[in-house]
Amino acid sequence: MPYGEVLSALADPTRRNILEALCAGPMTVGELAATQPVSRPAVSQHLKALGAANLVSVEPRGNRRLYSIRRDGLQELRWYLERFWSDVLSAYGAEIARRAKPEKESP
Amino acid sequence: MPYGEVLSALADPTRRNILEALCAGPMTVGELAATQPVSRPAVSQHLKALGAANLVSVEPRGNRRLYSIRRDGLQELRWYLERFWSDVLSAYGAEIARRAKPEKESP
DNA sequence: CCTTACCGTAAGGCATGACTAACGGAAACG
DNA sequence: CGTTTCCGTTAGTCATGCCTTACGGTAAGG
Repeated sequence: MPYGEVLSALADPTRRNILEALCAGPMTVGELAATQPVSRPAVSQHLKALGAANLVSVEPRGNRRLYSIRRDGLQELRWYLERFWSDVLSAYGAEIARRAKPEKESP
Repeated sequence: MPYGEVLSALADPTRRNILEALCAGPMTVGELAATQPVSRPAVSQHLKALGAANLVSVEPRGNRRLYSIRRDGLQELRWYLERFWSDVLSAYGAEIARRAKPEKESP
């Protein structure tokens, strides 16, 4: 269940901010940390979690490391949510039908 | 940012199980706890968190309390993810364009 | 009434997580 | 080379989260 890691990663506000900051384009850890109210090692750890969830990717650029958004994690979560959504909808349909004709329940 | 609470609520596996169990129809806390490997008070606390995220709703039925799935929380998260998704896509487009013609950057 | 069933809440323990400060390694730069 | 920059990792602290046990309160049932 890869969407579990994605949900855990997205549950943290700082990680969401980092991800949204990466929407502007690939950035180094230093640039990324400058946009956040936490220290650089904290950003580094968050990036590790985001990478484990397939939400970011790294590319060493000489001395620095360039982080970019990766669609895989989000895609995974989207699929899970869509499946969940249709399950909920069908559950609602079944519930309406159950409430509409309860004669079958107590003959 | 209501999706924050939704993400935090969905980050816990037990809460996801509870929610998926509720797809089969409204259930009481006792029935719900019987499907989970944790105690009944634990389920009660999880239901509190799910309610705060607009993922479940309660309806007192005499002695017991009937919990049902609520679409609002999921809808909220879906919207957030879709907006995020399009942002990521446009960021990719901008990045491709940036990589295609870097002449403007260093004249 | 008294009992039983069902449930929410409080208190406490235990694990997990987020953050900082400090260290160490690798690349660029003189 | 020595230095500086950039970064990941570690150790340690502090807060948060999840769980259980125990308690109190309300509704049904004899």
